[in-house]
Amino acid sequence: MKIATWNVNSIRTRQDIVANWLQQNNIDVLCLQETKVIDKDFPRTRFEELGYHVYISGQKAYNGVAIFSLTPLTEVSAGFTPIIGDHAEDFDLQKRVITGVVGDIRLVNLYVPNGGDIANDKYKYKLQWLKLLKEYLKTFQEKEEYQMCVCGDFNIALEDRDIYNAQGTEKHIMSSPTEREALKEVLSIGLQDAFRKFTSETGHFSWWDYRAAGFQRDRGWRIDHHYLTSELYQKANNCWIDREPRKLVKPSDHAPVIVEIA
Amino acid sequence: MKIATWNVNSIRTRQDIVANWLQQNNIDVLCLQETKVIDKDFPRTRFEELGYHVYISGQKAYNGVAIFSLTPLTEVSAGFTPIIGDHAEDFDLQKRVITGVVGDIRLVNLYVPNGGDIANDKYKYKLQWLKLLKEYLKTFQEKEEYQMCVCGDFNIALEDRDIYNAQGTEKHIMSSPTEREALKEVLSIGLQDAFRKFTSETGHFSWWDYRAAGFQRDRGWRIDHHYLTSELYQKANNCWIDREPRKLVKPSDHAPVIVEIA
DNA sequence: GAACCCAGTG
DNA sequence: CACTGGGTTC
Repeated sequence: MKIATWNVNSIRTRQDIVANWLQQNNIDVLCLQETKVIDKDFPRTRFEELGYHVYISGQKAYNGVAIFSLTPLTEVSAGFTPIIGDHAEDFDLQKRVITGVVGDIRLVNLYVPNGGDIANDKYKYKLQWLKLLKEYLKTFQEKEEYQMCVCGDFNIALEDRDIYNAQGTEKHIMSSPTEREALKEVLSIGLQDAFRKFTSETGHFSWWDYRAAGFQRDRGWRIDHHYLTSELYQKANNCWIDREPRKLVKPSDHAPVIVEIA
Repeated sequence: MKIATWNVNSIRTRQDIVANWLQQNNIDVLCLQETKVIDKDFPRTRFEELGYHVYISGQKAYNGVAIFSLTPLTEVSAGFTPIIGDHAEDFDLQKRVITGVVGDIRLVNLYVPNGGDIANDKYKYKLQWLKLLKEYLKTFQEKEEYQMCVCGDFNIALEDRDIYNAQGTEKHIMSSPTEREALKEVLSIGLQDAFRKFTSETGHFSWWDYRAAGFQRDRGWRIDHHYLTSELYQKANNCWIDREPRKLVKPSDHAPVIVEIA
């Protein structure tokens, strides 16, 4: 079973690229971020025609997440609130979380806030959001028996080997110590990085800035992840980044990442 | 000698279409309107590489005119003011006029104001502008011996046969009686419509609205013209509209019009 | 319907 | 650099 995650930076702009990619790769589940569209305008039939069940939680212009799955999902919900209650309401104004169950896997698809820069109010928002995320995931663990696959665009490179150049990481958004700690705190509930089960060296990235020819010069960051609970981590066969769609004309700035489960 | 006029609705968006068209047609002079770009950002080298001398008068976002010529132009100027003086200054804030001399022809390239609708202040502006245009053209006639070719997007269909459907022309911008009279007043200095020397019937248009499938249904207007002084009018061999570029993807809403002079 | 600008986000 | 939406023009 192949579960992919891909920040598409607008599903309407990228629908040809995504549809072609799905037809060329045997993907069971695709988790999308930054769909940037309200639900009524999501090009859902385009993907249903390819055999996928489509689950979406979008808003206008920003954020937005979706899951495409060949088999129907159960226990689908969007946002923190349905799981942890009303104190998360403010954070659900931005559509960044969608979840459902496939087989014995609780799939959680995330678009973690970027944070702007570390002197920004948005950075505080990111840290608070990660706190809620931990509460959210723990709630699932307490009330369910499913293994978990928590994937998406985390906007965090956990280690220096996840960045093309480790200079200045301390002050840089996506690599500063406080956000790295906040993410480790989330992972402490028992989640492991599927990609690092198979590949230890640097030079593997999932995002390259549009600016300054970032992709051509391979100035990338690995910020899109699959974090798995232990049983699922054991079953993972492979995990890789597909750079091909990043080479096309008008690409997303992110490449899809795929994990294969036995 | 072939002189073409073409409202390209942004030269930056249309540069491939225009360059290909120039390579496939032996055009000596091309008059462009709605270039929509300030002079420093005009893609001038693209057309110089095709052998053209490039003369431009542009502004940001709106209007803008240009002339491409295989032979250099002389006595080039932009706007009314250099010819008729400071009282036209306000009208030169919008870049709608450029002129130069090729051989024995004074070429005048115009982008006449659209006017919005007939109850609009912009309609008054259009009428005042046409008054200045007459003064401008007469000034050339008084101080020069050149024949004149006055061409461009006039935003006026002079007769009902120039419109796909003559219903409601009286109240419609581009065909209302007052603006038609204002244009006839300009032509009264001795200018004749090159296109009508060769073609009398209706069904020949140079502009089709992007909306409501205007081109597919051939709901067009003939608003792009070459007006010639009598000697030049005698020498005109042919005048036609090339609809081909209007069929391409992402076309201008106007088609080029070409006059051939013996 | 399709250009443009501008502001906001990444 | 590239997305979105909102305003404006034709």
